[in-house]
Amino acid sequence: MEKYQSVLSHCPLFAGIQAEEWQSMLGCLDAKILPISKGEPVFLEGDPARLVGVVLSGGVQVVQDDYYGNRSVLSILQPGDSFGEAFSCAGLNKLPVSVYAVKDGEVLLLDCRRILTLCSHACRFHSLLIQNLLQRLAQKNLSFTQKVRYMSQKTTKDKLMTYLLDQAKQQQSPEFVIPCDRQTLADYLGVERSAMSAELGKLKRAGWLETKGSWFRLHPSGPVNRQNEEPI
Amino acid sequence: MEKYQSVLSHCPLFAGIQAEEWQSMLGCLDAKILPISKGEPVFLEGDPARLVGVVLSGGVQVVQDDYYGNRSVLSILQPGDSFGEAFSCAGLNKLPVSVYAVKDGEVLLLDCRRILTLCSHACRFHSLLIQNLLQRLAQKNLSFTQKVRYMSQKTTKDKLMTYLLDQAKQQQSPEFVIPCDRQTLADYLGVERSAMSAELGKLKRAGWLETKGSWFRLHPSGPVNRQNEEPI
DNA sequence: TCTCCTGTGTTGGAATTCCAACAGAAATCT
DNA sequence: AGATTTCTGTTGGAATTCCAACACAGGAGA
Repeated sequence: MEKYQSVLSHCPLFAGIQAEEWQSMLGCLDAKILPISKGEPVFLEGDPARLVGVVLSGGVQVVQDDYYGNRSVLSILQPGDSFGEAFSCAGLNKLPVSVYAVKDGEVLLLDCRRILTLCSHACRFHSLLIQNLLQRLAQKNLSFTQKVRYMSQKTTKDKLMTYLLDQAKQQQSPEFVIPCDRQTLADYLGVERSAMSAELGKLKRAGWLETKGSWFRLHPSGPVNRQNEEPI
Repeated sequence: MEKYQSVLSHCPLFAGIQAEEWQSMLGCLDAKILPISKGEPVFLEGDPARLVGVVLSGGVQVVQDDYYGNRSVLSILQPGDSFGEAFSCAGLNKLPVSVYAVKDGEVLLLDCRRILTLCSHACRFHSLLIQNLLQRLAQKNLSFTQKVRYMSQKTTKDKLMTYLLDQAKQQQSPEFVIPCDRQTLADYLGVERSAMSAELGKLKRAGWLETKGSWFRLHPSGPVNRQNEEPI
């Protein structure tokens, strides 16, 4: 369990919990560790909505798939992030979304009712956990507000640029790495991957940004025409 | 204050609070009543994100406007609904959204910090309020999940039908009333009003639904060709 | 009753997206 | 290293949306 201390200590859900309390806390919450492997589901739509997950290593994404197989990515989660709180706290029986691993790793599974219900030991961390949970739910609302802002833009280019500018602001640098590949980004923004790729190509050629894989550098003050050479 | 008892008693944020506690609770929370009039802002983007609002009468909508004046409706709120919790609980300084009245009425304004911080009187209702707040934040997450699902549909028709089917399910009847006009619905679903109207017309003519103003009746089992008369 | 105003439906051309298909680059596996 | 698979960018025609403009209905108010 010690190998996860650095992750857990930076996890917003456990903020303020002392190192020596973890052992008893995780026991009290009936925490389980689940290995996850790339591409495999962690939760599937329709599963009971009782568990809360915390990404320990690797990465997961929360998705909604429709009849036609179109995938909508709701959130992209990295180590320290938690998922599923909203559904269990709202008292849903079944999950309306699925969660898939996008990278091998491990998640911590907790029973949400053990967080909300004070246990017989009246553990000190319960009220702290509830405060953190509240904070985390508010934070998730903000994430959705942002996502909706991206999706509300009219064109693919506007959705993309609104997202990238937000990323630059969040990471406090015009140079940054996004947490996903092109397909996932497209599914998150609600656009066609190929159309998005085309827009990226245009923006690149026009000198507004550079990108390679998940790395980006924006030139928000204006195009740098370094790459603007003769088109073939 | 008595005239709002029926609203307050059904407000999820105040669930479980006894009638005789309201007076002292509202005092302790430093609650204020604000009259609102149709079309006027309640909060504006950039305002301090400290207050939580509860709709007492009338209605409000939470919106994001962009540079070009395109409006995105985040949520449509009716008496008993609360707004702004997420931003204050997440500790934002400034509101990233605006709130407008869509109908004359009144809202109750509370200081969120007074809910989260236990007061010196150790009022009984504090822990209850925090529980309710948590529940409400989780519920809002669900609302966003639904909204994203509508917006993720490919076509205007799919967005519209996904929304209407959800409404029918929520109101447990194929016949229901939506809480807004066409323009607001379009801004909520992220589509053009005129395109949406056109789709509504097609669906009506094909016998999939009937509608008049905010009233709808779905025929999910298949078209009823009552109205399918000779096109002019 | 008449007028004004708001809300809704309709239309047509311009702009954008969707979709399928393909090619090259990059990563992974053996 | 070589083979295989995944990821990314590109392209072109079909489908859809966007936008502005207009017509009409119904309600509010004079």
